[in-house]
Amino acid sequence: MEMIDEIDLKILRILQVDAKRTAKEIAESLHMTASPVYERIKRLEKRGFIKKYVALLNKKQLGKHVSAICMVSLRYHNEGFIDTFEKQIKELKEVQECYHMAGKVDFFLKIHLKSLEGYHEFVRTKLSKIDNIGVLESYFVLKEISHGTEFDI
Amino acid sequence: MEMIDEIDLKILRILQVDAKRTAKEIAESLHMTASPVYERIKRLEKRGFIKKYVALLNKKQLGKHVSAICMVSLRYHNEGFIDTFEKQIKELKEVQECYHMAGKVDFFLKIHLKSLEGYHEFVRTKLSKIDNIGVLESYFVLKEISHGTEFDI
DNA sequence: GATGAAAAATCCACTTT
DNA sequence: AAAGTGGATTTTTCATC
Repeated sequence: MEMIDEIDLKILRILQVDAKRTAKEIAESLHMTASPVYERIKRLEKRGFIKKYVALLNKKQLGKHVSAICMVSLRYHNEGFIDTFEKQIKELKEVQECYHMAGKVDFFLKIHLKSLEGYHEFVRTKLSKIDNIGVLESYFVLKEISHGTEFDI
Repeated sequence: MEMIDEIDLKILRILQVDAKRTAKEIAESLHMTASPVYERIKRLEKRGFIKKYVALLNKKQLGKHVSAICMVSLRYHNEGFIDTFEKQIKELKEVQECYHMAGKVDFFLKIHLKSLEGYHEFVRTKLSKIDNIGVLESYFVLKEISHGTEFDI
């Protein structure tokens, strides 16, 4: 796989902030014409640098008033138990993100729900059904200081 | 502000997974024509349900091999100290996300860097310069089980 | 990387239901 | 009030230089 150059990086920096910018607009800000920029974008997509394009929604407006970060430690750590846990977590649509961590905590989960009561119900009826969970600690988001999807490239 | 209907929700569900779907394609899957779908999308943008469109990049391919979640507790919790901390954190481009939490930990940070050594440097030269930090605990991501941007709507 | 042209999508005014 | 029609404009896409 060949390397990426500074022009590609500039294109990526623009698109990860605003995917609606057209090849033509990007070309202008780079003092180029639309075609090479278009070809570069297609190449960046094909080579996997751009994974996908998504719309970011306003979660408050859509009724998700509570965000929580949940730290989970498993009781048993055999391969099978970890795989099972991962599969079960992926089924839960409330869990937007899940990371397997190094250290005394096994997993971090980011969860969005409509209310604290909804969170209670979620833990009661779904998380608690996953029976290999040893320790479960919930932290609630008071304020999102920053929550971008961009990387510093 | 008026309510959103089931058609709007369907449009949002599609766009938060794939923002490149055209109004025409979405219209087909909803058994409509392009115009009303187009108008609905514009309205959803205008009313703020859609915040923005972004390209999601492949961080590994772009050299971000280490992700960490950092738990920070402040030493002093006066209004001024918290505001200052928030401002200082926002300046750090390595910090992709930062949440002010309820509970014994004040902030969660999500940080991406190119290596463990880079993380060491980041903590040494940047985080440690923020002098109201009382406790700092770092957890490293071993595996991303799921890391979507979608909400369950 | 640029040019130019065909195909497709966006965008908007207008009509219909 | 919301969906359809049609058409001008812009963008995407691709062949060629």
